[in-house]
Formats: sequence, structure tokens, C-alpha cells
Amino acid sequence: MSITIVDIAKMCGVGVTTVSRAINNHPDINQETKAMVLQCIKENNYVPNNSARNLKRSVSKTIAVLIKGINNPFFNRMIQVIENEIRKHRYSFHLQRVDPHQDEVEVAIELVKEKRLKGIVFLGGYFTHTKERLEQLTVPFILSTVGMTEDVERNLYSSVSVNDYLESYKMANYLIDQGHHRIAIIAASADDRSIGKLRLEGYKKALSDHGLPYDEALVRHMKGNIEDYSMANGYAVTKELLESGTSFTAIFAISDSLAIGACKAIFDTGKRVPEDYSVAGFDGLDISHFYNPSITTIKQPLDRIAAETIQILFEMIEKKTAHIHKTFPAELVVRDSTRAIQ
Amino acid sequence: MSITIVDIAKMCGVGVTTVSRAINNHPDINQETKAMVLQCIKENNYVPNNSARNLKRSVSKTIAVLIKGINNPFFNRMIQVIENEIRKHRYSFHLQRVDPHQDEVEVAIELVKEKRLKGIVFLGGYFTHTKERLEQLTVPFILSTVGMTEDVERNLYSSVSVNDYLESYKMANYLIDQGHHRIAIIAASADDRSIGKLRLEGYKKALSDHGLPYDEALVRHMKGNIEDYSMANGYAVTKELLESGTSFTAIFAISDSLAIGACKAIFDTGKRVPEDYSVAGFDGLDISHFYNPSITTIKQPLDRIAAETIQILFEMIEKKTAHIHKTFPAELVVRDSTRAIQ
DNA sequence: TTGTAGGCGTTATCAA
DNA sequence: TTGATAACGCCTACAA
Repeated sequence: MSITIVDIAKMCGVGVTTVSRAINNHPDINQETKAMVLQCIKENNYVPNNSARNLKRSVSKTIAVLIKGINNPFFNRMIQVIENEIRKHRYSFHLQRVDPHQDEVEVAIELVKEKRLKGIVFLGGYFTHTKERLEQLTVPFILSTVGMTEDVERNLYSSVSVNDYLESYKMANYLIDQGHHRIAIIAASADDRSIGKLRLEGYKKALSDHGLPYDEALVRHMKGNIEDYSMANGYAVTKELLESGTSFTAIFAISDSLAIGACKAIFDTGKRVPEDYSVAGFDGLDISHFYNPSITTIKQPLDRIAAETIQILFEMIEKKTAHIHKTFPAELVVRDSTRAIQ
Repeated sequence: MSITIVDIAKMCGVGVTTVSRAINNHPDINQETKAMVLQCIKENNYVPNNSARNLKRSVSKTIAVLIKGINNPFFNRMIQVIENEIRKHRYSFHLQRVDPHQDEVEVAIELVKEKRLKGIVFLGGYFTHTKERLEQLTVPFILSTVGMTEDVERNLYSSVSVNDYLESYKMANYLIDQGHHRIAIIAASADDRSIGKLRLEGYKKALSDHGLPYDEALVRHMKGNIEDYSMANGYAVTKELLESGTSFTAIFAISDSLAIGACKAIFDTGKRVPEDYSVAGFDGLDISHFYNPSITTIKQPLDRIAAETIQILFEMIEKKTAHIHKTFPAELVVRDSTRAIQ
């Protein structure tokens, strides 16, 4: 069917070994022979079959990034940095999207065999896997900005992220300090057990620390029939909140996209931000800066998180260090969407 | 090293063929044997090696989507639809990101061999490849919302997209009808030969059709040192435009993100949209609806484009139809960022 | 510096 | 319904 290494060898009048050496620029080959072979390869448009290579190779310097929820603009920048770092280490980079309902560990296990991976980065999503399952992952891996349940033992994996609980607390605290006592929160679905939950907990803690009551009417969960963490979801939830007649002076949305949807809903009822309602987000996406008004948010240090993710992974790969858990502080960025009230 | 099909065969006391049959649920196998084998596989966490499978298999019902510029939020929705359609046809789906500087056809050729692809979708990017190179692509492929130079013969590939030239003309025309005679455009880099160029040409044509002069001072190219089509780029360009003292009443940005950056720049100088300047975008991203003010834009029918892309590809694969080129009309969505002037 | 041959893990062919 | 066995295309001892 397709042209193979044997064909090239014949055409060049050399052995397959020689062709292989030319391709993989192995040292033990005459430069002239190599040039000749390479020339022949180019002329005949020969392309090595990766499946065959991977099958034969015992190792291959490649790192895979498994990303859950690729629609999250949050990850775009991170991937750039991560890819960059991986290439700096002269490894190749494989990006694999994982469906929301797919088991990322299963995908990872398959990929390890297929591509002879050296390491794995899990980006996003929630992580709830049994110890037994994780142990099937025979290469170092690290969770980056992944929500984790507390059930999994921390000595099974490494991780890098911000402290969602604390950062959320920080934001709620700030709003309270600005005089807001009735703060609505746009939270994840009620059964969320990940960052959504953590961010909600942070909010609750801030309230209780200030002696403010926790009012269920102010806790608004994202709609199940609209895309999670989307502007449309923030809009729908806020619309409902406004129409409910519940009184409040600020909205804390657990993502910037939700916050933008919230603003839009407020505008649509003829109200203003921050004059009528303060609105705060979370993540620090570019759009939070460019939106009108610019959105007060918790800015995650994406670049540092990404760089550290790779750094730790390589330490695990090369120095076989133990599991590391790193938490980065995020920054409360006060902008125009929130204001102090009396 | 890792457990293989042979190991499983031995453990079950059957031949490898039988195990293979169990895995691929081939009909010629006793249901009890199959159950037993599958059980054994589960217990031992056996995972078949994909490289070996792909190597041996002559065909595999999978379709790859090669996406250039994954940071474009425009594609997220399209990918969802495309994946969905592919799965409906009971094919598997492989998403592959392509670097901006990488040759997508080269990647495709490699992938065809590695994965035994049945078809390919090229999403985004520019397409400038020689006939010779394209002919190495031995499976059907289709360009979806890809900018194309006119050089490539149209009988070499299929394509689906909007008519960027015409739609751009439509927008410029609309602005002119609203009384704007000095319309700045945020265009691609000067050497762009793709959609950026087409959209600029549409703008030029509209001007000339209305007898308006083409003023170089109003044509602002994106900055090379900032990410293409980003909000930051739109901001920088507009800032410069405003500071240049050039007079204008409207800005036509060739993407929604650029338009948002433009708005921000305008706000930052204390001016308003649309009272002081009208701003229009292109693409119809969600954010164009949610932004404040909502952005007048050209809305591309993403869902239809995506669905049609797959539809045509499958016709090529299954019915071996000829190359098809389909153009969808986009919609001029008038919103709050533009207004009529005297 | 080069070539031969064996094997990577799977599927497909064929005979049993 | 099953099981040997020969490919699939490549890399890599080992030998020359």
C-alpha cells in the first residue's frame, strides 16, 4: 500500500538500518550516505509510520497533557506555557482532549502504552479515582488546577493549583468589607464536589466569620441544562435571582464568565453595575479586564502555575522525587464592577 | 513489561485469536468464552496497545480534526458539533492541534498512516499547499472555515465557509448606510493572504461602491508582537489610532475580540460607544452578545457550518462524491455598539 | 560504517 | 467455534 522503510532501503541500495539511522540521525552513519538517503526520502515522500515506531520503541521522550473542558478559555494560555516548557526540555508534547463524561485516567493508561509516555499532566476537571486505579498509571503524573476530593491520598499524586477555598474566602471577605451584607453567589450545581464546592465553602466561611447569616435564597446554582460556567448560565441564573425579588447588593460569581452573564442580566433590567449591584468574578481571564465595567476578580497566576507544573513533573521524571503539592496565591484584583456601600 | 494479549490468552487457557475476538466483539466466539475472557481482562487491567492495533489494522473508522489556532473561541462550539456528528456516524474522533508554524498537511499525512484515518477536517488557519503535496493526502478531506488563497485548484479539495469578502462588504456597507464616512478598520497584518485579506477587500469594495475614498490612515493592522485577533491587539491598535488624531466615526474590527479591545481603548480615553464611536466586529461569538454595549457583528452560522462539514466529508468517504464547495450566508446582527449619524 | 534478522503487540488468514 | 502463524512497519542487537 504505502511506501515503507524497506522500499526506501531498496531504492537507495542500502539496508534498512542505514535508512533508520538517517531518519533518527543516529551518529554511526556516513554523512554522504545519510544525505543520499534523506534525499531519496524527500523525493518519494516517505513518511515513517508512527504506530510502528511507537510499538518498537521502548521509550519516547513525550509528555501528554490531558485536558478536561477544553472550552475553558482559562486553559489556552496555560497550554501555551506548558507546551513551551516541555519543548525546552526537548520532549515532545501531546495534547489530548478528554470528554466531560470520559474517565481521564483510563485515557491516560491507554496513552501511556500507545505513546510510551514519560509523564502526564492532567488539566482541569475533577479528580476522583481509586488508589487502585491510580496505581495502574505507571508514569509520573501531576494534577494542574484540578479540583480534588479529599478522599484521595495525597501521596499518590502531585498537584499544583490555587487554594480555591481561601481565594474564594478572600473575595467574599472583600465584598463584606465594602459594606455588602447580602451577597448572592452563583455557585456550581448542588452536587458539585470540586472547585465549585470549595469556592462555595469559602463564601460561607467569610459570612460566618463576619457573623452574617447564610441565606439559601442567595445561593444560586448553575443551571443543569446550560453549559457549565458559561456566560449564558450566569445570565439565566441572575435573571431568575432578580425576578425572585430577593434583596441583595452584590453578586459573587465563581467564574468570570458567569460574572459577565450576571452583568448582562442586570443591564437588561435597566440596572447598573456597580451602582445598583456589585459583581465579582473568579479566574482573572483577559475578558474580565476588557469587559465594561472591568470585573473585580481573583486572578490566578496562570503562567506560574503552568511553569511549576512542568517543573515538578520533570523533577519526578528525572530525579524521581517524591510527590509534591504546591499551592499558589491568587490575586484579588479590584476593578470597576464592585463598589463600597455605606 | 506491560501485560499483553498473550498473557491474557495464557491465563484464560485460550488462544490469542479468541482474546482478540472478545475484545473487538467479533461474532465468531462463544458467548461464555467471551464473558470469561472479558472478566479476566478486567481483573488484570489489561489494556490493548493502540500502536500495535493501528499497525496491524488496515482500516479504522476514525476521522481526525486538525485545528489551527486552538485559542480561537470560535472553534469550541464547532468542535462540539463536529464530534457529535462524527459519533452519530459511529466513527471515532481524533482532535489534533496544529501549531501556527506547523504544516498541517504534513501532520495530516503522518496521522493518516498512524491512525489509518478515513477522513480529515481542517479547521481554521490558512491553506496554501501545492497540488503535489495535497495529492499525498490519500483520504478525503475538507476545509472548514479555512482561509484560502485562490491559487489552489478548487477540484483538489472540498470546503465549507462563509464568504468573508461578501460578509465584510455587508458590514462596511451597513456602517456607510448609517452615515459613517470615515470608517477605520482593524485588519490583519499587511502580508496576510487569507480571511484577513478577504475581509479587508470587502471593506475596500464597499467604500469604492459608495464613492468614498480609501484612506490608508484608517487601515490599522494588528500588531505583530501581540497575539493575533486578540482583545489586547485590538486595544493596542485602537489606542494608537485614537492618539494619531486621525478623524473617524466608526471602527470595523475584523473579529469580535478585536472589537472588544477597541471598545476598551475608547472607554479608556473617556469616550463612549456608540455615542462617540461606533464599533463593529465579526464572527458572532457569544461575548459579542454579552458585552456592554452588545457588539454589532457578522454572525457566522457555526452549527450549520459544522454539520455541513461532516455531512460533506461523509459523502466523500461513503459515496465517493466529487469535491464540493459550500458557502453559507452569515447574518448581520445589529446591536448596541453602532448607531446612525446625521 | 553497514547489513541481517528478530521482535514489539496486535489482527487476519487459514486450517482444524 | 477455536488456535497457530504470518504479517503490519519499524528499531536495534549483533555480526560483518
